[in-house]
Amino acid sequence: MVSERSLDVLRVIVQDYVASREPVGSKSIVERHAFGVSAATIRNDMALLEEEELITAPHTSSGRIPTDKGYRVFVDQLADLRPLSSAQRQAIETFLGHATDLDEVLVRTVRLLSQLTHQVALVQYPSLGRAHVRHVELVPLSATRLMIVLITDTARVEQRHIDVHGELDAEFLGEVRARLNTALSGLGLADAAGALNAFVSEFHPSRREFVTDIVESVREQVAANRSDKLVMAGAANLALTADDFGGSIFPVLEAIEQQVTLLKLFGEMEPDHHGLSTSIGSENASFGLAEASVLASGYTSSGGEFARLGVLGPTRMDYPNHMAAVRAVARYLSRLLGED
Amino acid sequence: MVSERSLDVLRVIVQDYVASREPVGSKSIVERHAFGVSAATIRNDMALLEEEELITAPHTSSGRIPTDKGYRVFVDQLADLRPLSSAQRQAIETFLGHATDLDEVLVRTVRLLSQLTHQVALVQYPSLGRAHVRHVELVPLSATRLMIVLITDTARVEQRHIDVHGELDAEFLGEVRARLNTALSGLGLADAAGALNAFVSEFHPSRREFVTDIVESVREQVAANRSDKLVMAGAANLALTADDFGGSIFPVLEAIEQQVTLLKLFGEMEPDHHGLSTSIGSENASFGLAEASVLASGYTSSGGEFARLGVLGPTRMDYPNHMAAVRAVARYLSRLLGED
DNA sequence: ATTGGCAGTCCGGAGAGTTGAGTGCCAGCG
DNA sequence: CGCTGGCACTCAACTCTCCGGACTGCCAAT
Repeated sequence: MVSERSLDVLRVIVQDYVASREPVGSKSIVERHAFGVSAATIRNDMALLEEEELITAPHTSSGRIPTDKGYRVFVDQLADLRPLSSAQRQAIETFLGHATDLDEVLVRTVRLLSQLTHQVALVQYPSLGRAHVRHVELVPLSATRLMIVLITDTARVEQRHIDVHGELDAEFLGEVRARLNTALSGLGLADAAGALNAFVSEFHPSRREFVTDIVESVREQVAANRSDKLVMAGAANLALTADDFGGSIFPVLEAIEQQVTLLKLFGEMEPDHHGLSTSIGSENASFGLAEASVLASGYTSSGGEFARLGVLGPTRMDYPNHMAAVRAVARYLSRLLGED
Repeated sequence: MVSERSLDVLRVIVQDYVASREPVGSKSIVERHAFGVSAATIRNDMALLEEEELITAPHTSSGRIPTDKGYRVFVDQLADLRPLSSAQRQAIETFLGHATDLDEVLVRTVRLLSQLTHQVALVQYPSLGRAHVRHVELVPLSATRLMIVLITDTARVEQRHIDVHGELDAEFLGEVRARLNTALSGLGLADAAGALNAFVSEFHPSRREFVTDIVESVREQVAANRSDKLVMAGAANLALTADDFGGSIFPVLEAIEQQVTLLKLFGEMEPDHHGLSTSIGSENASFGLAEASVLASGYTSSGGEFARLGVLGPTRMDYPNHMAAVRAVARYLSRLLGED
């Protein structure tokens, strides 16, 4: 059984170690914190914590550092999210205040978050969710090449290029465009996919191959989910905390660049009662990020679309502050995107 | 005066140093290369090269390494671009073979280039150049918010959001959309800007404020130049060559993330007779990249649009191979985008 | 349960000695 | 005049040792 005071000791070990980067000894604990007991007593508590594998000693007779399990207990039980400073709150306001479109909002958000935390910040694009088709445009690029643009009412534009069978005929293309818009305009994306099924048969059989090419591309765009895309900022911060990553930040940089790894990780994270998700150190081992932690929060945009944002950094990071920053930014972003 | 053989010595010093990461001594030169002279003679040549500041000794009595000036001479006079291996050529074909749209072509290109060179690869978006307006779409997002989408015939889609003065009126919006398309469709971007000037006055004065909002946004999009955007890949490679960057890759990562620095650098680079531009080490000092080199080549897309692509890496990089790779990829990309 | 004391452990830095790669110079040779 | 072999010299890097300091673990006393 771990006593109340032992957990207090764990808390200060995490705090001091995060702040100083150095193993924490019993003596420095009694010096810097008013525990009202002697160093020997602290040592007894530390022995308990070590037995529970919450802390460990890098070498015999040196201070202790938290284990991943220790960080986990700290985050779950001991960390009070510190409210942001007023300067930070103001930074959020001014940074996200005037934005022109979704792309820019997300870019600004991710920069803001990386500046607040000095870590790598990540924002996932919201899924298309309950968007409705607003307009479909067909643009011939050459004799056999066609660009198809799908515009929805939730400020998204999807584009795709295809090679069509046969020559492009401007007049007929105009007809297809008009009919396509009539058929799809205003439909939710799910309904649009259904409407496309019946669409091809409206045309003369000799034209069907051509129309099918187009419909298939539109169908893909309707089904495409932009939430498989991330915006990222603050990679340079990794260079500053390089020694926390076992020497090489290569795997981390690679994971960031691949995106797919992080998207999977985002997808598997379960939010706690604060709406925050945390994944610490070895919990990320299967993603090749055993020395990193990820803090994430969901956010919503108009239409109830849901996506995630968060920060990634070394296991030894300032959890209370960063969790507060992630939560605050997520809330602000939800408000900004919701009030459209 | 620097003799012929001295330059040969410089060449092998650069080659060996790049390959081994270690200062090159006179003895290892005669061992590994058939110079037909003794080590003492090589030493005399090295003394000459040192006088010309083409090589330097990290400490008294250790091998020599090239100076930035030495690399410059090597690149300008001594490097033969090695043709790519057939495997590499094939990689280009298969990698860029089937691409759906411009965004994806550029993403694939930059990944390809980073894999070929194991450096950071960069591709600049082509400027809008001689594109023509294809379609303008106005999409109401809320009572006072409007999305404006500009589609050109060169496979670009620009979007922007604005807050309009007053309430959105669907019918009137339709009228503006129709008239805008009539006025602009088919015009070159330069002409479109002119046509917009006369556009507002066609409307009833009470509507002008509203129309002006829209026109101003369209004007911005017409004027917007996408060539101020970069695609990037291979940042993880920096971690592998970290010690070539004086310990910290922070400034390099930051420059990559800021983009603007690199765009300025790209803009100032002058191509040599091969169409390749090189900027070596201290030549980049004003960009905070004094320990990095950039190799770039221009490429063109349909309509004669011009942009750059290249790689960024440590000063001590494999110039002949990387220059060949950059040139090959640039040529292939030009062909791919030109034949649309 | 807590404490002071004490012996033991181990890291890390300082200093000294050694090695080895490599240079600079010089006198001699073709 | 260029090239060569030889030789003395330099200096980084490595190893070894030593010592101080920061801790811990344990124990007997409170």
